[in-house]
Amino acid sequence: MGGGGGVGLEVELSRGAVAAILRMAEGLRPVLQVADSPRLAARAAAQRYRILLSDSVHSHEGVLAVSMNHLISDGSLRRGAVVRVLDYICTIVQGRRVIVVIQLEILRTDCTLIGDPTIYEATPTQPFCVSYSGGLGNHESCFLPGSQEVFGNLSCFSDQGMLDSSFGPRAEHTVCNLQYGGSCGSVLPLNTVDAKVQQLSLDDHHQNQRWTIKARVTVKTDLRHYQNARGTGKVFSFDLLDAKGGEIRVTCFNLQVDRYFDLIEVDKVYLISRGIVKPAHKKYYPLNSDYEIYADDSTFIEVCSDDDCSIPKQQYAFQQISEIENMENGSLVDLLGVVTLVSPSATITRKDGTGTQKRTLHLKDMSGRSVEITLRGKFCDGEGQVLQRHYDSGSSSVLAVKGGRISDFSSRFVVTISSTQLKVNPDFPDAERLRQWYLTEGKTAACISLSQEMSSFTRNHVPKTIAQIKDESLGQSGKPDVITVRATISHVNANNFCYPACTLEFNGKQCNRKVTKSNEGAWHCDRCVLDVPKCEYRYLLMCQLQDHTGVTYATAFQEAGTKIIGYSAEELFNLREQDEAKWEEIMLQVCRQEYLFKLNITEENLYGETRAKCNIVGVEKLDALATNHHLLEEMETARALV
DNA sequence: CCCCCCCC
Repeated sequence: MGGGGGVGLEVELSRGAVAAILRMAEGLRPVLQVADSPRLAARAAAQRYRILLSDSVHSHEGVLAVSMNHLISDGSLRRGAVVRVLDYICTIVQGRRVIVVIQLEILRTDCTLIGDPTIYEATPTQPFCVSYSGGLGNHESCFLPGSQEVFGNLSCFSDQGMLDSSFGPRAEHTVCNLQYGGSCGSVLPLNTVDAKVQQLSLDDHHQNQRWTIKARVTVKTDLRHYQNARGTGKVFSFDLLDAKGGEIRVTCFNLQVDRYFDLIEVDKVYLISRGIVKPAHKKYYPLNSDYEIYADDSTFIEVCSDDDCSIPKQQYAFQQISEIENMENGSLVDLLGVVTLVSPSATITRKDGTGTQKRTLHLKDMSGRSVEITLRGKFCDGEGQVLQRHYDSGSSSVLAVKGGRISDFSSRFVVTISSTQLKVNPDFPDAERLRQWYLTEGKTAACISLSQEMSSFTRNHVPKTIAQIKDESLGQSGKPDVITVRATISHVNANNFCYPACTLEFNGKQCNRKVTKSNEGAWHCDRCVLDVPKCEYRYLLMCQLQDHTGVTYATAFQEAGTKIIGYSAEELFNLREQDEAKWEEIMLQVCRQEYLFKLNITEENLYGETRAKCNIVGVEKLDALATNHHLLEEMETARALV
């Protein structure tokens, strides 16, 4: 690949980008084998995701062809430059070649020459872990008079330097396992707390532990009373952070509550010894230890007389928002971002019928992405209200989220759970840096929301052409196929774009079955066996999709229909009654658009003949993306040149 | 030994 005069660049791609490329290459089999691009395959296998990209014009072999014309022609890149991929799109051209268009952040333009490309050896990546202390961080170890042993002095990160590398080329796909593992990438051999506790739990079943933790309390729960089969009780817990980044939770019940609840204050440093050490239930444990401590009669906690300023107040392992799509659903994440939108608090009803509060924010960071954050419960009226006030007054807040939970609905978002911590306008350097970035450039910079962007939309996607739906008998293997196609809408069944739907509740959801006019001007639902005075018009939009390989029919229901048309079905229904010309215009506009569709293909029996039935379960307008980051324009140029 | 993460 990239022979002769092609401009070779070493580029680190995010895991998502490489996965997408490999999937596209898969789709090309047997025309092209993945092995045709040994470098790509090798890197991916080594989990390094570092590949060589070449200018498409000069590339005649291999899977990849990359358009970097603009960068090269304007002289901003030279051979050997170091760049980071901010965004990318992939497409298949002429049914056999994958084009990847990437949006690069140029980190260095004047690196030493790469020379002939060589395959990289996998080396550990550095995690993006940063801790912030209120004071100056000196790293003196502290031995305590009277305690047999002090532990909890091992760092998750080697001292300084991390801050600078935090937005460097490697940060984009670093994962810091602070939340789940005792170790942090491969930088940290062992966490002290873990190491010691592990030893203790192995050879000391009698709680005559000889350990003392010197640590700062980062968070403390309210006192809670409970009642269960064993009777009643009270409980509270607090989290500890030591000078080297070790974290562990201490839980106190009943008598221990009486002894320690008032003593424990957030931000204070304590010496803690003796107690029951148990493996933590990692699923709900946001700290980096594998263990937690239960205070018992032998536990001893005292305030440390000297506030050890080498222990930070809180420790974060910030991830870039752009990385969220690559992280596991349900995992916990720390984020630092500017709040760009605050929506009012709303009451939602849980499945069991009880009510609760939610409030959504948009958070944007220097990766150029934004993500929706859902605040729940106490956060709605607490930090949520503060953020709302700032937002209403036009000031931009920086928000640090510790331990937010990654969730998936129609796209990735982050939700607070009870152990999540929020800090509005935190006073550490990165927060100030972020604010400055936002005020000078970030505010106006093109921003791709995780809920809009293609890479999120196409997460785990299988890109196909329309011809492949028939050729490969998609949907007919007994289970549905989910694919993405890039196509225009060549025709819509405009006259029957919607149907009257039942608004009653059925199985905890809106019924949505088609209703028919009953005698008294009411609507009747056959499923609910009831008459209702009002119906709701919902989309059932038959679309003819077309790409360069053929046409197919696909149905868009409410969500996809709204996205395609830009009006709700109700609005469009009313519009047709009031202004038919306008309605017609809207319907016609749809047909010039190019979209990326996510199709769910199942089998359908029609007149004794089985055929594919396509439902549009996701849709992205492609010109919106183009105005965002010009990638598609690049794509067109590249297509034309191939 | 307690919560165990919610809504579209």
